[in-house]
Amino acid sequence: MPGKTTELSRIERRCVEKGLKMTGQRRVIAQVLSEAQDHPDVEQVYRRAAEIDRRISLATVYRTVRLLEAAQILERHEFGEGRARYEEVPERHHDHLIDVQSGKVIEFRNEEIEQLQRRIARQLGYELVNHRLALYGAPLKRKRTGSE
Amino acid sequence: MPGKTTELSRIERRCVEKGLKMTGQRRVIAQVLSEAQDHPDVEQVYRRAAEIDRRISLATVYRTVRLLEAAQILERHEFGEGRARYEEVPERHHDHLIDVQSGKVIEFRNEEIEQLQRRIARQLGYELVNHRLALYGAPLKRKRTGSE
DNA sequence: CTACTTGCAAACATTTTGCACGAGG
DNA sequence: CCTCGTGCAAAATGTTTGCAAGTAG
Repeated sequence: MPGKTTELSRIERRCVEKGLKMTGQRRVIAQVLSEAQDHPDVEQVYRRAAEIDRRISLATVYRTVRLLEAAQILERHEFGEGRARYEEVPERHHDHLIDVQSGKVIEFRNEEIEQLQRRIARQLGYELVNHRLALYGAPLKRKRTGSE
Repeated sequence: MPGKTTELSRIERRCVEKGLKMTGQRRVIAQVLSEAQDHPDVEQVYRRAAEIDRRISLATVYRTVRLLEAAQILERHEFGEGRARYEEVPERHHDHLIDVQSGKVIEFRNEEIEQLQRRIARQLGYELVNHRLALYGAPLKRKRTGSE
C-alpha cells in the first residue's frame, strides 16, 4: 500500500468495494458508524461526525446514510420514535428488543422465528423479501435462575 | 343497510364505554374508522370524515386518533412509509404482510409466532408488552386456473 | 476536466400546539 | 355554567432538495 498507513473502517472498506466515491465527509461518517455500538439516529451520527471534523453538514449525513442504505451497507430501523436509526448491516441478520423502561435496544437472533416468517409468507402466497420485527419488553425482576 | 336512527358505530360504543365525551366530530371519525376495511392514514380518515361532515379539521382527526389510541380503541401502525396508519383494535391480535408490489396489506394471525416472541423476550429477561411485526413479500407466481 | 458531492437555506411532509371561540354534560 | 373540544394558523420535527461552489477520480 502506497502512501498513508491509515486503516480503513469496516464501512469505508465496503464503500470502496461497491465503488462509491470516498470523500472526507463520507470517511468520517463511515468511521462513526463502524465504531457505533448502538443504533444512532441521524442527529447522533451528525454530532459524532462533527466532533471529528467540523466541516460536515446534517444534509450530508442524511444523504450519506440514504446512499449507504441503498448500497446495502446500512440498515434503517424505525422503532416508533418518529426518527430513523441506523446500524451497519450485520454479517448475520438479527432482530431487536426494545427495553421500554430504558429505551435500550437489545439484539437477538432466532432461527426459528426467521423460518416461521418465511413459511407464513409462503402460505399467504408471497415470497418474503423483508421483515421488520421489534419486541417491546419490560425488564423482569428475577430472583434467581428458576425453571421456565 | 340497517337504519340510521340510534345505530352507534362499534368504535363509538367503545368510546362511550370508556367515558369519552362524544362530539359530532368524534362520532363521524368513529364511524369512518368502524367502516374502514383498510388501514387508513390520518389524511384518508380526514377526507372520508369530511365527506360526511365538512366541519371537521385535520387537527381534530390527529387529536382524535391519538386519543383513541391512548384509550386502546385504535392501533397505530408504521409500515415504513413515513406516516402512521390506523386500525380498530381487533378482538384477536393479528400481524401484517405488506405486498411490496401493490402496497396491499394482508392481515394474518399465527399463534406459534406469538408464543415464540413471548418466549424470546422472557429468555432475554423481559416480559413482552408489545411487538411490531410486518412481513414484506413479493407475490408468488403460481400456476392457477387462468383467472389472473 | 467533469461529473459527483457538499453546505446552506429553503422546501417538504407529517404531526403538534397556542389561542379564542363553541359546545357537551 | 365550566370544562373540554375545536378550527385555524403557526410551530415543531424529521427529512429532502435547488443551487452555487468544491473535489474525487
